[in-house]
Amino acid sequence: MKSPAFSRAEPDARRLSLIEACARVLAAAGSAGASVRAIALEAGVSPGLVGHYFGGIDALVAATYAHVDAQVSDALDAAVAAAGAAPRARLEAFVTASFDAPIADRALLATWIAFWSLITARADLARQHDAQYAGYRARLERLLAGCGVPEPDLRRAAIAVTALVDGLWLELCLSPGCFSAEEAGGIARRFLDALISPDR
Amino acid sequence: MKSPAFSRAEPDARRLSLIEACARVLAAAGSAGASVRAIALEAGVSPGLVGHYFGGIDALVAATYAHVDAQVSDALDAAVAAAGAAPRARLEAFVTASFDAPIADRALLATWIAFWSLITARADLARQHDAQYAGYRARLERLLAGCGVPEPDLRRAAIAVTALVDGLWLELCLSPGCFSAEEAGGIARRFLDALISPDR
DNA sequence: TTGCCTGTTGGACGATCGTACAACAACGCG
DNA sequence: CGCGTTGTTGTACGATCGTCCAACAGGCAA
Repeated sequence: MKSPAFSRAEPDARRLSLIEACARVLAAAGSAGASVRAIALEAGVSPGLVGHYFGGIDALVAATYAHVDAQVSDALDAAVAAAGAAPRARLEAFVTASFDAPIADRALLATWIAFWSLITARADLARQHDAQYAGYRARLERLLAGCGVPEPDLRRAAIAVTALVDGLWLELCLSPGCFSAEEAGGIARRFLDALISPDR
Repeated sequence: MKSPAFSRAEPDARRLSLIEACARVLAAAGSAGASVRAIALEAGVSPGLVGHYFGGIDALVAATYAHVDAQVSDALDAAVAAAGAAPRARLEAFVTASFDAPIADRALLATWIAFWSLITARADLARQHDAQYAGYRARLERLLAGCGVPEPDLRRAAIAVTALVDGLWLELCLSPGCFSAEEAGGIARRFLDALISPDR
């Protein structure tokens, strides 16, 4: 009547559980507390599995970052899809979704910061960041184009909106009491007004 | 004729040299590489001095963050002072100074990231961040008021400008090849135009 | 049921971490 | 010039880090 000492899992499922445990540990203890042992304990597995599936702790953090980025992308897609067909509504949904759950979240921020702290020392991770940032901006450019932003201004507009949203999102996560998600959304909406209005 | 084994220094001078060495190590090796030994080696002193002056590595990182923040404040003040008396020019100088040396700098970013990664786990450092952020925003509010932004809009405008500047600064440091300081300055100037123009 | 395959365990290993402290030496004072 | 103060050194210490790997056992095929 004794319970099994462990159970096997699909490789992808096991990888995912380790990634999610990594994100939880990063959120709870910060970058310094995210050790192989702490993550394995959180996932309920042996420390050796981290090496078996990812080869090292840095690769696990990078995978966690990629996974979290995919989650953000999915949440943004869902917000855009729920906004209907009007281009402006879709753009606004894309932008303001960053200020609510599940994107404005301490666990996400902790993962982001942990990844940023690795970029300084590792060029390959810098390339991963560049690729993910480029993907975000490309999607924003499409939405802006749909709202009538002319092609020559597209690049600058996308950089500007990305920066504003990132800055608001960052401060919203770092000190949630400073301003509210509604305030952030209002600021972003006004910025889009100025960007899209037919003057100039 | 042998050289002295070591030389004494003013406590403040020694503290400063350790802080500067900490910033250099953070920039070169990232958050994970900033150990007591590495910092002491960079500063050319014994590892024991870190404990003697700061009591621990976390306090040294916090002091480095505070010092770097003061450097940024000084650079911003200098930029504003050099801009003359016109309110709009002063505001613009304050904003665009973030995109050039010495503010747009990998060493600064590395210090910021290392500090952010500690905030998750330590409430006292979160308060230090809130205080420094509030100081930045208060100065920005004064400059915006000088440009005619009405008092009820002041808070929102300052939050918006801070977010935009932070987002541009962050991406400029993380991947310098993505866009230039001139582009960032142009984006920020247009944003100020929209914010200050008498319409609405 | 039996036996093989392999996902999983858990501890060993050397390296490195932050901290503490006794010994040392530079500098100022008498 | 000699002495005391104290800034500074260098190391020892225990803890914890990432990695590695031999042994174990769950699950499937025969």
